[in-house]
Amino acid sequence: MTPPPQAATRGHVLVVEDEPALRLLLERSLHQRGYQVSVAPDGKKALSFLETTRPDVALLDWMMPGLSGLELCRTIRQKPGLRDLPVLFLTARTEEQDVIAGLDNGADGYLTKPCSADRLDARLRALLRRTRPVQDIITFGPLTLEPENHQITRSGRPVMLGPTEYRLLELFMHNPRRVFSREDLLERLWGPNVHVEIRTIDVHIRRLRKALNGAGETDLIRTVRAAGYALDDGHASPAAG
Amino acid sequence: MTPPPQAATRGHVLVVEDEPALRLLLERSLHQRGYQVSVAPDGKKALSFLETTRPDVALLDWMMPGLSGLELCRTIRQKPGLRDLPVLFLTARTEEQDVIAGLDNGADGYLTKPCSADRLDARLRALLRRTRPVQDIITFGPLTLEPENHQITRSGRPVMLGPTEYRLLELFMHNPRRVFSREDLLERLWGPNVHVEIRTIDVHIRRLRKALNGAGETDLIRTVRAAGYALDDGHASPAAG
DNA sequence: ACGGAGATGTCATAAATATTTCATGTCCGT
DNA sequence: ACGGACATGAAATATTTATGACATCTCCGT
Repeated sequence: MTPPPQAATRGHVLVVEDEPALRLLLERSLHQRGYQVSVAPDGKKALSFLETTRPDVALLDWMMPGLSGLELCRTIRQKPGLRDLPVLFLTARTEEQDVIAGLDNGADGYLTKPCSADRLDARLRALLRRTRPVQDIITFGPLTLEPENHQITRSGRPVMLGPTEYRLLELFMHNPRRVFSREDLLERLWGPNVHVEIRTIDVHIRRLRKALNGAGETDLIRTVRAAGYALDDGHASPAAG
Repeated sequence: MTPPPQAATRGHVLVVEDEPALRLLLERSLHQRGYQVSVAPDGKKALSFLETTRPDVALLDWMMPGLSGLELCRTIRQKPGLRDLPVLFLTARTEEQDVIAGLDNGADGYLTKPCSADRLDARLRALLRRTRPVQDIITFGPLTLEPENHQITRSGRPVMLGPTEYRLLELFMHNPRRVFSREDLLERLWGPNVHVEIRTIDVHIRRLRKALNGAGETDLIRTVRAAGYALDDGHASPAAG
């Protein structure tokens, strides 16, 4: 049998789309399929988002009020740090002609809407496979996380995680020792307005622990009562009475 | 007369809410969690407040008599000096659809009410993370408190505390040497309307001491007879008032 | 369309820890 | 020595977490 088909997080997509309904649809659809999704209603918001965050790919609506997709793309191509960000356009079929111009301006491809989630997914996958930047391998104690392969190892042994647990660990490893409240985790893993029972976090933490801690190994997840959880190596013995 | 009880504020929040009960609830809840809170009953008042003061984030009710939250937000976005003020909406679940439009008008997010204080807190924290620096490590004598990691050490050794003792020490470390009466402590750790035996404080102080003071170490908690307790290094003169 | 595999979100329940209250013993200042 | 204020240990409660089992759902190959 072949090792891990690992259907984990597949990349961070920024969706820039002015029409609320479609935006929501795209967000849901992509999130459903395991992408981390950020959305912006217009080019301006998108740019300010890109100031602080670097997604793996941007999905731009072609026609937008204000800064159009084309302009946004051009702007992106001018920013030194963003030059390599893959850009995919969403266009109406009638605009297909114009898009040729878009490709000249640095886009990496386009899709005509409406388009199936499958098609979009396939396109993104292809794009990400080709252009996803090489990210540094993160380590913490015996843990190693290779963003590129979505591969995690503990003391050399591969660790299999589901998508959610992967993102959880990823967040932890980017912020070692930091305590995240359950609310924080909900916010950062599920998004701002997703309603999920707060205790569901416990379950994912348990799954993460189970996968991470082999027999006899120390628990790398620290429970901070009344506060949350953190990735931590040395647990001291309790001193309280 | 009474010196201002002061711990480091986590940020300045402007709450704009027309319903008095909810407004008060929000104000208390946020204040309790360490935010500096300003309130306004309507959009007009809010704007005039913003003429002179610049909070870190605005929390707007969606439906309000007079200037609605949406209009207020739009107005804010038009004022040069306020353009960057993060705006968060409070909406009823039934209004959720409309809010998508709100996001197009410059909001940074929304919360559906009723929503737990925890959730609100998490949301605010996420917003403020962008504009406010990470919390600093506090030290006092041999003590170190890292809010980020929920970690306390004395002379390098980790100190394990329960939730209440942690908050107690946190308060003390924000106000070194200051004497807190038991009533003060009850008010600030338990909240305004909680009935707990006043002597319970003693028990928590004892546990804090026990955890803090290893064998042979000096007691860092000073008992001020008939007055309360304070965090204090052992060398302070016993001269009392 | 059908069935299996993998993921997720929820619960109910067991386990672990914390918090409060008490009953008593100590210490302090007068 | 006395009265009031503190310190302490232990028991009774209350809260918070950890777990195992499920019911759904989505994805995929047939």
